[in-house]
Amino acid sequence: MQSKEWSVGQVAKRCGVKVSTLHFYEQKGLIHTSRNGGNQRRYKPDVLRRVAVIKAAQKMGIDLQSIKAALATLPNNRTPTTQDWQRLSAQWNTDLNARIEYLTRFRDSMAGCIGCGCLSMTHCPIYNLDDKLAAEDSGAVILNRK
Amino acid sequence: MQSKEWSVGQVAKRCGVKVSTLHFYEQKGLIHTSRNGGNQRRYKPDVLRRVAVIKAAQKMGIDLQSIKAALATLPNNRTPTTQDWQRLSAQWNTDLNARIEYLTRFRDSMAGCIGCGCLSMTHCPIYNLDDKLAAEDSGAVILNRK
DNA sequence: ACTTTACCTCAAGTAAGCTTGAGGTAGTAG
DNA sequence: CTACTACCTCAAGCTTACTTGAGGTAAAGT
Repeated sequence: MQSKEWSVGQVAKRCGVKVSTLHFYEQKGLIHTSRNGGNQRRYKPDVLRRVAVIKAAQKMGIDLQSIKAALATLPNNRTPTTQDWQRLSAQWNTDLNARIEYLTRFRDSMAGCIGCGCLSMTHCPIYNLDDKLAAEDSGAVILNRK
Repeated sequence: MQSKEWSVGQVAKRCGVKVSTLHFYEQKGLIHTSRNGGNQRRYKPDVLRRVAVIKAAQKMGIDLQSIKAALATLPNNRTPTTQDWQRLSAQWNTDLNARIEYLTRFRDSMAGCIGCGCLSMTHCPIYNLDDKLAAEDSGAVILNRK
């Protein structure tokens, strides 16, 4: 295990993703890499955390574009610090809370709604949850709701 | 507004979906319909609720295949009763609780994880949330986690 | 009757998030 | 030096959940 640079295969193995996924993320601008003399990718160690964060965010239900946008707030002139990463996770924490609240309200409305005669697009609380939330919260733009 | 049968356009309008979506759901076996003399679709009123339920379930993050499976538990020889629908929503309520719990745990782990040095695939709580949940809950198979 | 609107089918297109394959080069173990 | 494995690029393919378009028929309005 060298401490300086990683090949794409090594990164893939460490991150639990396929090589093709790393190619794909690179093409989409989510990760970056340099090349060695033979045109092979050589990664700096912080790519491991980047990929881990991408995967974590995906589990939250955030799409790649939004993840890319969030990652773009990291400094590009230096290796991100622990604080940089924590700022990111704090942002997502807000989104996650919103998502949890959304699902919670959904659950609380559902029992009454699905079984009842309420099918009105304009009155049913389930149909109108999105609007309610949109009217209520101001930040948390990154989270796209299902 | 007639009380017996609906054309595809009327259903689409009432449900807030496109005609093509209804065609699509029919093709996928999520809804059913009969035809009139001119081969045009004529829907029974309960299709409105079906579509509403499909949309509601999708908002929860359930995919069409699972929704189809759940809808398949409804009686096909008679119009579903309120109780039939409530059984369905109770099922999903379980799933929804699991999903909420998942995201809650995720949120609680995240702050510590993303910022920390923890990148281990075998130790990081975020990486292993799925397994934990799989080991813990027994039912709730319909929900597919992100 | 005539025109417009709604509907029909089937094929193809779209977006996200990857994976697979072809054809060829680089790095490494013996 | 020779295998063999890893890597490279680019194009095409896959899944989900639909949408769009072409070419044609049915129903509804006047």
